[in-house]
Amino acid sequence: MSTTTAGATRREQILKEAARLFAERGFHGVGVDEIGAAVGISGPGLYRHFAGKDAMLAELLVGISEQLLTGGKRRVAEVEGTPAELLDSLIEGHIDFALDDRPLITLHDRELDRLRDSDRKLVRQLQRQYVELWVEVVRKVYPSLSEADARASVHSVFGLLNSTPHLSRPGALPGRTAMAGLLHRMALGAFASAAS
Amino acid sequence: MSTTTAGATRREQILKEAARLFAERGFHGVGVDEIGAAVGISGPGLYRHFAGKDAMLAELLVGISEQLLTGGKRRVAEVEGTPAELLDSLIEGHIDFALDDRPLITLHDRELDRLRDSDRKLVRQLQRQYVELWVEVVRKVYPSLSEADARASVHSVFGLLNSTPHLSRPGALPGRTAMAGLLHRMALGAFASAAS
DNA sequence: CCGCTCGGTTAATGAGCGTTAACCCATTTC
DNA sequence: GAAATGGGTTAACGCTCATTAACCGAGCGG
Repeated sequence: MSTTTAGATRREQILKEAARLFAERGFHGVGVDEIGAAVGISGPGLYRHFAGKDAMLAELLVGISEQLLTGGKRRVAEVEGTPAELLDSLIEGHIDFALDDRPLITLHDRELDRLRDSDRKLVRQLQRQYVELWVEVVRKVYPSLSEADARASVHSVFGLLNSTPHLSRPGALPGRTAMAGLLHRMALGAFASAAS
Repeated sequence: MSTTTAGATRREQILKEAARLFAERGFHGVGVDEIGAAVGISGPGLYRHFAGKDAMLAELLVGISEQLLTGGKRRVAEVEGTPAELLDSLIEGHIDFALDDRPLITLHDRELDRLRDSDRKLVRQLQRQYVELWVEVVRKVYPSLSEADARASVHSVFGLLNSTPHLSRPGALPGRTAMAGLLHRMALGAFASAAS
């Protein structure tokens, strides 16, 4: 048994491919046979690793939400400096995630409703905590912002940062680091202008 | 026959409800019986008005893209003033659309791949024209922006403006006019910061 | 009043797909 | 070296669901 050995266990491999496929064609749009084929096994072999198709989606969405939240919490705890620097750090973390895990980011706000009630509630709660974490920081940087405006602006900046997956065109856009810089600047500018 | 009479023909009624349902649960997630039920007829009665489920989605997506593009073109043609004022007008138009037709905006970037090849190509082309229209205006306002950066920033601002549908919470956010103002300011700020 | 078309209805069809059953081989464990 | 177990396989089941068939009543033009 090599389950706990190292990097890419079969389970993780499946999750990765499932994420990609779900993001490309939607949860209902991709069959279990396709997911199997993507990892070299076929069809029902997946059931040795997951209880069902729903379970894969659930694990993906819960995983993303947890990763985002713990990453944010870590930054809040570790960054010592002005609130503005903390906000910088949050933005940077979110951009890294959006650029490196596009499929997951896409899933994150597209397929939430396909979850069982309990899972959906869990994911929603994690998402809400993540938003609130940002809201607090934003309000420290821009005290003039009302709570409602701060929350709305955070959602909007998420929309901005998460927009990268939609850019599928090959050459016509900046490279990874340039893109990260651009997104960072735009997010900061958006927050600054939100507090008119 | 009252097809060309006035406002809410049965066809339009169906399209409206279909848009809502597709946005809520995804194209594959909603059955044809549900759509029928939403307008008071049941199941296959829809086939007196549409060739099939796909045709409804196609008509919706093509309609949105056309509406956005022609609205943008109209503004470009009508607005006389500085490029900055034109950009203001484009932003305002897009915000109105995002706030008033949430389901359509959601569909617009979620369900594109479920279309027949020809329809998808058409929608993509319309979307591209709309983006290019913005890119030109943005570059006039901020000549320092490279074409690639301008395009990326336009996509990102679309992400920002289209983020409203995700805000389903009832009380915790600003009212319609306040929200419009906030989004407008943020979009402008984002563009300004994109041109560092 | 006949007949056509418009907009419905319910029942049947047929494909796709998630899931389960039954079976199998390789590797490890005692 | 037998037995258990992990990770596959293919075939079958059953349900959902888009689409089609067959039928029907209401207006309306002639």
